[in-house]
Amino acid sequence: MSMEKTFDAATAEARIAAAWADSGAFAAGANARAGQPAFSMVIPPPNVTGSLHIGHALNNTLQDILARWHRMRGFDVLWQPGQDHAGIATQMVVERELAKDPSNPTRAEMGREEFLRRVWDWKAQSGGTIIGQLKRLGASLDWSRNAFTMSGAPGAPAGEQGNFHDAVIRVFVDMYDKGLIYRGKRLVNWDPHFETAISDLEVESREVDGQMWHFKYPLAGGETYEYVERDADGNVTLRETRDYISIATTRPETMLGDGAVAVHPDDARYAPIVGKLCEIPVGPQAHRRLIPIITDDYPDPDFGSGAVKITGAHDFNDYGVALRNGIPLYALMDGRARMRSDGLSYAESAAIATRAAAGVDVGDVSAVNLVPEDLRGLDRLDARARVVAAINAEGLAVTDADGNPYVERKKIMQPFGDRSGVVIEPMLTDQWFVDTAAIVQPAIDAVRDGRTRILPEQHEKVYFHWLENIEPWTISRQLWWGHQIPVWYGLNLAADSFTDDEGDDALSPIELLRLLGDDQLVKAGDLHHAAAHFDDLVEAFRADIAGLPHPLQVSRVIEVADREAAVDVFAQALADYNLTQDPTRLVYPVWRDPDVLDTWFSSGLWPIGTLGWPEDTAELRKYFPTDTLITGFDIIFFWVARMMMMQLAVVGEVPFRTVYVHGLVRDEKGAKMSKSKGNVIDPLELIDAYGADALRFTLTSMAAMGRDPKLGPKHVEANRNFVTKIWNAVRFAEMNGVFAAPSGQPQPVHTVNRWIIGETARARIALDEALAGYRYNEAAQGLYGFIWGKLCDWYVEFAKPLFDGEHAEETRATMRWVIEQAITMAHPVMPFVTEEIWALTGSRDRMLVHGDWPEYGAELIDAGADRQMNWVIGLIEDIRSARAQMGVPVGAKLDLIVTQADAAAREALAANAPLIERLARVNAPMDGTAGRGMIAVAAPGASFALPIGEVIDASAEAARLEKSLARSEKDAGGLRGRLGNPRFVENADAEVIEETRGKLAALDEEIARTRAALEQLRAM
RNA sequence: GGGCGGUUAGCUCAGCGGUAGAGCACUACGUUGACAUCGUAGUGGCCACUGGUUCGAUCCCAGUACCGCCCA
Repeated sequence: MSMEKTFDAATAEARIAAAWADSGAFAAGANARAGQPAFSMVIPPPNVTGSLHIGHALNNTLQDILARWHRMRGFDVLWQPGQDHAGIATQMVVERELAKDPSNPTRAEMGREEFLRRVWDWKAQSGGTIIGQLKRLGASLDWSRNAFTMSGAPGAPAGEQGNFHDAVIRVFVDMYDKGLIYRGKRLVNWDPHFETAISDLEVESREVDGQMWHFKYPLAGGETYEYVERDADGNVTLRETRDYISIATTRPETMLGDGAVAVHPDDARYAPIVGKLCEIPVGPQAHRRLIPIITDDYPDPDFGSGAVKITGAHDFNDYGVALRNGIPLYALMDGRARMRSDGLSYAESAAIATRAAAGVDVGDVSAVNLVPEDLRGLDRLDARARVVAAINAEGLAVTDADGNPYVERKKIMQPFGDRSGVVIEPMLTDQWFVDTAAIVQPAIDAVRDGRTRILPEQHEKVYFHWLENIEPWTISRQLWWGHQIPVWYGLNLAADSFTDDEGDDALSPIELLRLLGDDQLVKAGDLHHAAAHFDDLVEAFRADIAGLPHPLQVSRVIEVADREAAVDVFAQALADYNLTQDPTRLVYPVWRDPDVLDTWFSSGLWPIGTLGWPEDTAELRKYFPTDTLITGFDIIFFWVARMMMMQLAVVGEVPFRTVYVHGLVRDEKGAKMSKSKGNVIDPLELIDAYGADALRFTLTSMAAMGRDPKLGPKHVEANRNFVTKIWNAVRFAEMNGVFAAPSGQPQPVHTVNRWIIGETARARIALDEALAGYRYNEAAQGLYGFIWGKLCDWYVEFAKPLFDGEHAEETRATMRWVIEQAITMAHPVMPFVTEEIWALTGSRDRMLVHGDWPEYGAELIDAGADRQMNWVIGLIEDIRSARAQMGVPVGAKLDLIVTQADAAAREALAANAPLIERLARVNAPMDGTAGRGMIAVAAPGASFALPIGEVIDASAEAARLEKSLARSEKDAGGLRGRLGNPRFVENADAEVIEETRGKLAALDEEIARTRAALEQLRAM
């Protein structure tokens, strides 16, 4: 066998990956040793629409290192793979696919069931992209257990029958029953593109160019007041009589829905008019609305005019003010963020709003539509332009010095949907919420008391900060792709619209007609119940109607499509009954909530859901709680905090012991990678160019805790060179018959071999410590330093002469062992090249993926061999350095004259002479004295002279020695100063003092030797 | 505005109480039993600034400046 000059990653990787897959090397429990504990991780599930980006590469490399490391140590390892159904993203992708062919029906045209079938088709075809890509990275996930957050959902095709859906529904129903999930009309972030609510985390704020308009809200009845402005010292800077209050807004169209104007209670400028009414300067003149001027802490007196219009249904801050002050919430927009055209006429609406402003309780205002008829149906931006034009025309804009309407151009923060990219509208809608405040405490406690730790620690602060200020979680989404909310609604017939006049518990024809007439049914409220299946809640609805008059109370509960259908069906049934008096005709129709759950609600159950919960599976018992979660900081709230809350709420245990949060991979300049900047690095391209091992090693070496890796192709190239270096060291060994030597741990006698065995042990100790502490960069640096810096740079070079001598056999055996140890230790980081070397260098009963992780430690370190080899290395380096500085040709072989040496030095010289001769390019050491034409080299316990010829430049040699002397003396001076300080000697640790004395002694010796050499030189 | 970080060699970053390290880049030399995807030697640092704690500070504390990120 002979090895190629370089490792051919492209062909080897595919072959090796196939071998791992075929042998089931990554299956849960593979290579587990009896008695070893379990070690489990769940992959942060990539989106089913996703493809591998550099962040995945980092994330999965770090996990894979832990998985492989534990597997080689005999742990019962499960690294659980899977994907997330990504509600909005997937629905968007499939709709876009459909739209490519104009002959396709739209989503609305094909209907829910058909659309979902198409999504599953798409998933079957394209949903596995990232799995193949993770395999290319070498990720040792147990692919046979691949999970999916929508598995087992109704309509799931063959192959998707897992039970994740059961887990999600079960949890929803449980939490609903415990009152942890509730329905409410609240202001939510509404995505007008997808026409769905989204959670606050799915909104990103961006600074955009905006405009701020300033308008006058005239006081009711033409009232006036003294408006006074003062500077910081209280001096009056402006005093005028006003008949209006000035309001600044970036969204004039929302003025239509204003319910009040608020000022700060301490704002003296407006104190005279608090409690009075003012007029909204928009809408038909005949129906101008009046709204109260109220006080609230929210307005900032220093911002704008200090007075804020309150539009509770369209702004989160205003919403808070409105709730605190009982201001009605008037909705102005529809789901596509156009001005509403439903509900009451403007005239009727304005009348109701006017009553409300006067303090009358007007009840539910959802039918109140304060959009004037001429603006109804307009896009909000068109409406804005019309509103502004009307106000300007009326002269109610605040004007600048030239009399033009005053419009500030300024940067404003605007919310955008992270998926759709459109401006998010705060929208008042009925949604489902998780009462996060009720389940957050256990998640906080678990981290506080250390049951789960978050690394690096600084992220714990972020975690606490977020959890301690947690908002209710909007979990309903107006989408089709997702877990449909398991809630059914029924008409609330017990509402006051329906009364049993006679109190005889029987339905009289009059009562029946009243129920049918006057839109009573349409207006009836809803009841709702949650259950995993429709059949499970029939009883609950029966109980609801049990109090109704006969024979309604015996109606059959049936499921219909929606509320409209329910009204129709119920009315029809009543009509039938009226004709036939046959009570079996009576039905009580219920309909299911059409919305689905937020994808994060399901991925929040990932740890238990992937292990088979709610079934009590063996995997759940063995692998839960999982050990480590590795993830990016960007989803610490989205995912980590929610998993903590949900697992604790559902099964009462933390989902993982350790959360390791890694950074965001940036480009080499430190910029965030983004498509628009064009600086995205494709991990697959890097793998193609340099191999997966090089990429993995690079990412690992950059994974310093709390830092963002900055990655460029240069770095990967450098580490590809490291792969090549390893390969060639092995190639050298192979060419020298190393792998024909006996295997197993050798017991050599030569110091070189004893030394490298100790260095191997040191590397193993450092590596395990680094990995145990999640210090990946240290692990990588340790491997690099050991393999390149010790094994290749020194041991291989030392071995060359030994292969010809009496220690040849033990050297071969030692090199074999050291190389096998090195590739074993490097395997978790660089699995491909190490597996390949493993296969090429012996006939093995197991693949390296199931190799035995070394357990030896400091007992393999031979202090004497260490000392001797470090002396030899130091001497070689000093000779090389002296030669280079004196311009001795590299090829020239010099005599090595020992002018003085103590016993230890003589022993080291004698034992390692061939090594020194070869690496320092000198002849066998011989005793003698320094003379003309020689350069001097000092080593601990010895002095040397190397004749470099008659033409030596004595002044150059003197300069070299002086420079070295100066450096040593400077160092020695520092040490002496420290030791001379009595307070140092009194206070410092004994160890430190001893160490310092030792260093000084060594330096002093070196100084003495160098000085002696210098004197000799001068004497000649 | 609030919170969390960062500032160390030309670049990218380690180190985090005993007066500094790596990789890349750079310079010179080099076909010495694997490796030029390499080897050997070298250049390069008031460890942002100002105070404090300490026998001793790049490291701990406080402040300043600048740069990020997250949340308003």
